[in-house]
Amino acid sequence: MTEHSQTRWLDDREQRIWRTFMSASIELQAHLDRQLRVDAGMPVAYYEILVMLSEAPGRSLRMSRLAELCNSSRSRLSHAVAAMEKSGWVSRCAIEGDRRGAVAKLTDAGYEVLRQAAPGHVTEVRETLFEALTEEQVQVLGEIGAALKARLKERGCSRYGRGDTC
Amino acid sequence: MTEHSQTRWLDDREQRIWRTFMSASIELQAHLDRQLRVDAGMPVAYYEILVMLSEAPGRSLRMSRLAELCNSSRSRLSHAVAAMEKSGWVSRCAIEGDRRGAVAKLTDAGYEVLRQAAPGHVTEVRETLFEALTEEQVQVLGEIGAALKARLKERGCSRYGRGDTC
DNA sequence: AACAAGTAGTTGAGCTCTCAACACGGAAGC
DNA sequence: GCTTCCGTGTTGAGAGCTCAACTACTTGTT
Repeated sequence: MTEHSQTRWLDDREQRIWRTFMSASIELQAHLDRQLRVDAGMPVAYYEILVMLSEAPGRSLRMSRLAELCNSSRSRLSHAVAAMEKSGWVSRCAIEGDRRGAVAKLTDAGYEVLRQAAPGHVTEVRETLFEALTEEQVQVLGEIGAALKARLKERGCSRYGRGDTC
Repeated sequence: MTEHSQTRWLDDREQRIWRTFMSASIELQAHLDRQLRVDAGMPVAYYEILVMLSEAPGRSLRMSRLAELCNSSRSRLSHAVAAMEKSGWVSRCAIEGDRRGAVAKLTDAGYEVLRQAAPGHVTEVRETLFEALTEEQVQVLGEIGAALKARLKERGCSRYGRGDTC
């Protein structure tokens, strides 16, 4: 793609940085997803759900809150929890005071599965991310993440917001 | 998850950085994907394929080479090209000298679709990524991307390599 | 009280991705 | 020449995701 309007294109350096970053983060996600599928039989998205539940008081959270914490649409979470309910890792029940609501609760079996899966996953994160970077890079990575999230939040929902969450 | 073995867990700071980074990059990808679906009727993965083809000599590439360039498995690429062939954006034909091979070629219609899609996508990348970061952060981001890719390459295919590409 | 508007969660259809299996041609050994 | 192994690309099944539509409940307005 070349110039043909008032669009401000990316120069070579920007393009290189952009592509490198995207491909690295996609590969990293794919790598971690594969590791969890092989070793724990679940995609990384499900792992995140289990983690959030395990850290919550009573090991349970309202669906909408859980969706926020997992960067998930309500719909995706609903499907995911339904699948994990079938596996016996999570159970759903009604909430008091709001008859629309539902809470997801981590079962003992789910906790056990998570306990088995966690060491391998954390080790993989450490070895592929933290050990690959210098201390300064790690620091800046945190700042970059925060800046990007802030940026997306501020302008995100206006034009291309998730039909579900926004 | 708490301690219970010799696993070296992430401390609070590492955990915060890790989650912020992952959630930012997932949200960014989702944002760009939605933008392209809405404005150009294609997922970002398809857009990448069209871009790679458009930059190649003869606007065509061998499937396996195209898969590398797009960080895609052969299988995924095959499905994607099949779908885009139906849309008339890409055509496939045999390659000379190796009767196993196949080349994908960007059609004129495909080029036109890409030409329409590119400005919106690039603008979105600029506004959500480059304009959100300082010059120094952009620089470091490039270095981080390169370091992660190198790390994944060096150890990736050994244990959790893609069954297809590796 | 009644109605409109907003919120919570689910569902089904269609799409994309992953994985494993397959078909087939090329390259290397003997 | 034959066999064995590797590389290339496709296919089908099944899993997971997105989107839009829908139900059911709550909140705000008049």
